[in-house]
Amino acid sequence: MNELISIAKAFGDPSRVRILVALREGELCVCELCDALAVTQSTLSTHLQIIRKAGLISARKQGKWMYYAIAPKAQRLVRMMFQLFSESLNEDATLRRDAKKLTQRLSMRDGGACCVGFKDGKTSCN
Amino acid sequence: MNELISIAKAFGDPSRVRILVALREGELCVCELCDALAVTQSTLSTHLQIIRKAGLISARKQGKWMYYAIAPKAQRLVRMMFQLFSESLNEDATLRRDAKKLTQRLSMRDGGACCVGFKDGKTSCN
DNA sequence: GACTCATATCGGCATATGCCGATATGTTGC
DNA sequence: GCAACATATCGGCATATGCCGATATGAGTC
Repeated sequence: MNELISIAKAFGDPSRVRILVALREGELCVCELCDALAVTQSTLSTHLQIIRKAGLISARKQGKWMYYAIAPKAQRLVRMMFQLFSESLNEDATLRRDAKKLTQRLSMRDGGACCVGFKDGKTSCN
Repeated sequence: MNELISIAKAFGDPSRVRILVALREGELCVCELCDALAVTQSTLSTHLQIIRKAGLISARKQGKWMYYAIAPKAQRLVRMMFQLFSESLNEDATLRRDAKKLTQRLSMRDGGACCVGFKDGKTSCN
């Protein structure tokens, strides 16, 4: 039953749910998530490893950035879970705030890639 | 998102999954569960409260016994979850052992009720 | 190769969780 | 009311978990 338990644990923490919800928007790099959720980079990274080990997300390295996304195999499950709790999730203040911040952040992408287009070359995390 | 999280937490612990799996057999009283899962009565009771607060199980008092069952509203969800992980659950040694012990224990029921029919009036828990 | 940046991992701390034995609550039957 | 039983709750302990700042790793750039 370990599979069920590790996946349930992945969903059993607010920060991790926020991450998974954000990733529904599509592939995101760590600094974008960091920005959107206003969470420390180390905390975020730890959560990402937990969700990853549960098999819910996949990681892709491109240059110095890591892009995380809902794992293909987990798409159905994740979508199902969020649909089951859509009411509770849609009215959640934190999730709404996250979504807002995320769209802001995503609008700064350049050519669909993260962390470029800043005049001073700085991202808001780190 | 609290609803999702408390439900995910309910599924995120082996003892609690074992309880929920056992309850698929139908309504059970605490001493039957105690017996089937070989868990301390206090531990079991605590887990039951957690699952109950998550809304997954309902409690019914009959005489001095408490009967727990999958809550009507949660039936669909629970069934769905277990179906999604049926492979992983079917081959789980602990869950199999539990099932075996539970059928044994249930065969001692008298008139569909728990904790009766023992010559010495003793149950195996407590 | 030194520097910069993005991410992962480590160490330490505070809190949460799971387990147990002991005790409290509540019910039944005398 | 009291004794017996089923269940819930409490207190204490060991471990797990979440958070952070600091450091390590690894990629890109000059």
